[in-house]
Amino acid sequence: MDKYEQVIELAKRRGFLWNSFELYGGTAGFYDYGPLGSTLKRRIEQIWREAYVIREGFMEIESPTIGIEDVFVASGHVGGFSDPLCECKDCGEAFRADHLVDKIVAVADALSDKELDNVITENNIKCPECQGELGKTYEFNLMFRTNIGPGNGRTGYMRPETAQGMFVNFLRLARFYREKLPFGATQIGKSYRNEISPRQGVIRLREFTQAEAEIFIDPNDKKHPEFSRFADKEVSLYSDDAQEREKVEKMTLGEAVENGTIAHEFLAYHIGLTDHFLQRIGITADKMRFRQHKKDEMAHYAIDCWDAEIETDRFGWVEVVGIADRTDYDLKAHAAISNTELSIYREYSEPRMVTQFVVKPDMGKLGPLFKSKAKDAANALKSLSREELEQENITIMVDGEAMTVPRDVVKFAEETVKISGENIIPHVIEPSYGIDRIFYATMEHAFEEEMVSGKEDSEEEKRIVMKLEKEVAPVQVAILPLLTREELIIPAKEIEKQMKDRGILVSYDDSGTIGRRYRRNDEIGTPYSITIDYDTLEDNTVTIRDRDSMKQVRTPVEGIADIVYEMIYGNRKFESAGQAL
RNA sequence: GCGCUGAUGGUCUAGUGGCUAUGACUGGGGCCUUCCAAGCCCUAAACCCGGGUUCGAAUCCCGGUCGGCGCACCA
Repeated sequence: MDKYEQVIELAKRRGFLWNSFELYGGTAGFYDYGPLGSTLKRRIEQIWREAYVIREGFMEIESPTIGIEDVFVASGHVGGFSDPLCECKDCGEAFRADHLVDKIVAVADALSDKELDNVITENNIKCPECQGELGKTYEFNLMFRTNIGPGNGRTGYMRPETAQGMFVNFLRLARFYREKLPFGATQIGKSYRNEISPRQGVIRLREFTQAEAEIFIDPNDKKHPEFSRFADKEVSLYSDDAQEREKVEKMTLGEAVENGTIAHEFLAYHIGLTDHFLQRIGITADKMRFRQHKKDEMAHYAIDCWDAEIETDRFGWVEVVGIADRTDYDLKAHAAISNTELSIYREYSEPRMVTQFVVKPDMGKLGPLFKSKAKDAANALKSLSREELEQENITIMVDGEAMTVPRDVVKFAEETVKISGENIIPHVIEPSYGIDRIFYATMEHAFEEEMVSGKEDSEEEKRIVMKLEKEVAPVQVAILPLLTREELIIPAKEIEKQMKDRGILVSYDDSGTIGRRYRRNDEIGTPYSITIDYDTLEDNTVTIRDRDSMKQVRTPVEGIADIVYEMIYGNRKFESAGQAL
């Protein structure tokens, strides 16, 4: 059994991850999060919220998981994401049908599937691999398509990323943030891609959870006001160049910006934030790196893109976060399709006086002369130069006809005007997290097997322990009466209530021996176990056991929920929680 | 989607054309038990689905589903 198998086996058995629809045989690409899995996932998402929503101030929004066609036409998902595929009937190899004929037809990518089939048949094109016969061309689009409303309702698609929900709300968001760059919005939610053959458990799903931030920044100022927070942070960078040499480089983010490895401060800041986040939820620092997209793999609209990658036992380096500078591509695309200007007015630090040549047609005179064509005439006049306007009789083209107008229908002058700002289209910095992959990596990195000696004279035995960060552990404390006896159960239940009142997720367990219960909790990563014994009845103290060290301290019951809370969320060390045993 | 390969209680697993389908762990109930998977008793729980061959299929054949690996795909 490799580590992946061990982790998945435990995840299934203990209620972290289940194959969806198992009752009916299951379907590839879908997973259920069980009771502990949902809780762990939510805790990871909550820390993400803390980092992005609370700390960065990028408020969370929620948009539909179904989108209308226009949105994905603009985003490029309808056209660009639908490739004509064609398979060999003999060897089964799949090819891009348009690529097969692009030497024969100039506009191969503009042909319909039928036309492609015709070209293939007419030119007797065979499988490039085995010379076998080719099947019919079909469109393969990775979006799930659906209908909105009954009958021939509007076409809709399950969103392939949450990002578009933020882009289409750009103007509303800009207003919400009082038109000041930079601002950002975030969204945590499900996205859908109809993968051809999903594999690798939760690494490639058809329905998955993304946490994305779209940060709108000034295209002329990609510095970050708080860059000092991460400037000295050392990260593992696998840049385009470094990939050529196959050598990951460690450097501080400050250096990386300085020497041009990372395009600019804003991107570097977010690489720092991602590094910080992943380690906080328990990803091992030396199993992490940032890999830069190579020039040829980068999406055409991005100018720099870094993936956070995590090393896993079976799958090697897995991409879990993409941090891209998407420039103004998305806003421009939506502006074009929606016919709406998606820009923001930016005031200059001080107004600029600009001298310009201004033409003012006299509409009172042009009206009677040109009637309904007066507006065209005015526009024609505006496009003339000073020299042309200074002629005694001015010649203009109106509706394809040359006309002559007297000089007094138009006034013109050099004017100095005050310009206090301009409309700019912000650039977008996008950190995009794949939560399910991060979830798996968190479990794998927390998973440990160790040999421990149990009772005296007994042999060493294997202990499986999930060393989850205390903050993400689904069950936070276990309440264990040492023996299944009424007099111990009563105070145990009271402590359980104290914990619940403090908002701590507690698991009460009185079945089986104490050792068995400790191990059960080790396996699900419960950081602390509280045991109630006969001394409790004497002096109202209990023991707290630390998951990782298996050490115990003795602590008064009074106020114990606060102590546990401080150990999980605060800085309190286990050793300070009571008297060491 | 193609090729190879596999599928037996919750988990891991034995097994074979023919008895009531093996075992361990786990779970539940109980006895016992004063801190790390102890012991004893009881108990629950499985042959992936559909067809075919056969007197008889969990076993053989075909198809499907799911998993793994390789190829392709991963905007």
